[in-house]
Amino acid sequence: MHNEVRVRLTEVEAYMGDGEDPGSHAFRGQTPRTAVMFGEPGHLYAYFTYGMHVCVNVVCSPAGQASAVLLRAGEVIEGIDSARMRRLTSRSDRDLAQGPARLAVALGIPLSANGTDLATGSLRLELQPAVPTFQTGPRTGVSGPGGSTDFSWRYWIPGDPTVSPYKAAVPRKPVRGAGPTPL
DNA sequence: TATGCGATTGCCT
DNA sequence: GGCAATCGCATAG
Repeated sequence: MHNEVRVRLTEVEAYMGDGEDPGSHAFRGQTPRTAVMFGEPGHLYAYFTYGMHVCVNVVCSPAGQASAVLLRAGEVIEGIDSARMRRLTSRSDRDLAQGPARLAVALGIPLSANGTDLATGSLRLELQPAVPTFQTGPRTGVSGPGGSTDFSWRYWIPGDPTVSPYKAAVPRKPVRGAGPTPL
């Protein structure tokens, strides 16, 4: 079959647990939803948000400890036709996996993939030798202290077009979480 | 049991 | 560039 889609990850975010990371789903301890985060590493943590989007994480730390890496963006390097079919709303190829929910759609990862073992399932994570250069900064969409520079756990490849523009250029302070904001 | 909000996206102006 | 859509989960009562 040729509908396999591969992406080169260009943007990720790290999330810890154990009450040390205010921005993490696992901050307040284990719940039914975050159970996977406390499980075996190398498994997928997929969750549903905003009533319509799926985001994908990879569990990192050993069982009993919660941590995950959110896959935020990537460049489609194989199966781009399949990715286009899945992402009919995307206007350009660089939008195919630009953003966590888009990435999940482009890769065809459903919410039911939560808990999947990357070592045995049809989903794979391939480690490359090295990333030449990368930048770090505050995480996106995280309010409160967790979104501040105290937790600069977003990593991306500088200048890569698949990294969302406003996220790539963050010379300013975090917009949210700086006090009561009239919305 | 009830309520508020979120690790966002896409459409509208 | 700004905002509505949409619903499961976590927290409070």
